[in-house]
Amino acid sequence: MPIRFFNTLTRTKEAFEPLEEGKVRMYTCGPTVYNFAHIGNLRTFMFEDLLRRHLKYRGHAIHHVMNLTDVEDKIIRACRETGEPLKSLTAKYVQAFFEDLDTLGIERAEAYPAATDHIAEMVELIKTLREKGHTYDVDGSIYFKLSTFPQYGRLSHFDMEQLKTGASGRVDSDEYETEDARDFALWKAYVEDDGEVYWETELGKGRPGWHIECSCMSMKYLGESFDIHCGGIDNMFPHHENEIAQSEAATGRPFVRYWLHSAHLFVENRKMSKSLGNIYTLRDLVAKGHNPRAIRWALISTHYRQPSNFTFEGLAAAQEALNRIRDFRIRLAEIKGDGTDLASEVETCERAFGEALDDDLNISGALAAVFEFIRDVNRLLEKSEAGVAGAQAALALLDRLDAVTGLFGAPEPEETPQAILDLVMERQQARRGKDFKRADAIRDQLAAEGWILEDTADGPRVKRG
RNA sequence: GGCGGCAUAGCCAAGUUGGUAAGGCAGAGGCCUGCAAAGCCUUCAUCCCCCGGUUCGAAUCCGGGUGCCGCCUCCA
Repeated sequence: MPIRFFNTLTRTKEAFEPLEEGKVRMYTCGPTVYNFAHIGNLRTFMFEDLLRRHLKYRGHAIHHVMNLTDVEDKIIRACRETGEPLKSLTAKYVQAFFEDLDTLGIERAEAYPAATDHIAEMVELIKTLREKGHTYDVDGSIYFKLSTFPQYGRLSHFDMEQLKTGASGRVDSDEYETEDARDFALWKAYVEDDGEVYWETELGKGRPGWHIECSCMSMKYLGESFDIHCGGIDNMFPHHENEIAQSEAATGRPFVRYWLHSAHLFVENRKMSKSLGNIYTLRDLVAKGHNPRAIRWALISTHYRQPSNFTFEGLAAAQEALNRIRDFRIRLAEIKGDGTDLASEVETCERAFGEALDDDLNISGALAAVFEFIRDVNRLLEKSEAGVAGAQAALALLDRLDAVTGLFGAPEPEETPQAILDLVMERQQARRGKDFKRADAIRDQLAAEGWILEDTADGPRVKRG
């Protein structure tokens, strides 16, 4: 079975075949660095991480580019309001962005080009569009003339006529200085509100429009045609539609083969909004004591095209699921002696896992395969039928699947403090003396300090609660 | 007004070339244990928003209806 993705362009699942066999070129719309990323942003980055990891798992070499939007209306407004220069403002949030990626265990892309490092390339692209008759100027700004690109709307399946007449009256054409309300800016002429943010170029004094950076940087690093382009569903229109128009009008070649869009994240059944005060950043959640890996689980465990609802109840359930995996790993690591090598269980699990993800990244099916494996192996462990070889095979499997999901790896090793070990020892002595009252009191004390004590056939075991 | 999506157990969530409802969390009973914990076993939707239809058979197809949501304007 080939890998299949739901392509927004065709609205169907299609077998995935990269342009160059064994090598995947993908571009994902990155953060606008004027703020900390919220968990909705991170959900999309998480989906893209799963996508690249699964493609790697299936043996593809990945060339993944994610842009950093570091000049744009909202950033400029933030500069104006805070008095902070553009560069220092964006540098701060670029750093925060990478910290968040690390916290969640999101793999790094191969390149993170920043818009402000590519002004010259954008100017060239706009010049090309101008030479080919796709632009017009108004007061020093340059616009893309949509009427020269009749294929517009193919991705979002909007009809040009509808866009013109529709919009429920919310588009007031008087606000626009364009010839047609649908036309968008490639280059914005300098205005006083832009402050220090401008470039003196052949196109005049000003700054690039938002859409041009993605056309420019994706084609620079991945070629005029490449395999996959991702982003949040809200970017489908107009951003990605505009990217297609700019790129294909300039090159005359098909821009992107597979478009993948992720659905939005809700918080406790509500859309995130400032007025509801439910815009969570990763840092908020970590500061409240939530385990980053549980957050990762919560954000990744709903299929990417399905709207997902982030709740604290769900986060707790994610932590429980993670605990089950952790305990399974502990149990495997303690196995001694001979027994089955678990070859058939490992094979069954890995096949089901892989096939689920091959089917448009069906994460639910993949997770189910792992839990079925855990139950099957625990059953054998219960009957003492698994041996060291089997345990090693099972742990190796979890490590392989962890490379795809970042959910099944060994937790950070944690030293048990000597004081805790002393208490465990003292309890053992109490138990040997049948002083169960004392033993239970010590166990309660350990629990109060966050340590769970379990008595096993091989003696006591302590772990973090 | 136009375009599009979703509705499956207490919660989360798979499942459409139709064939008799994955998995996780929570809950109940049991085994194990000094007692626990972990693990295992059993149990937890005669039914998949509602009403019709097609079919030997539909959560999956068709028609109608209800509810929720998104996009059409910056937005992951």
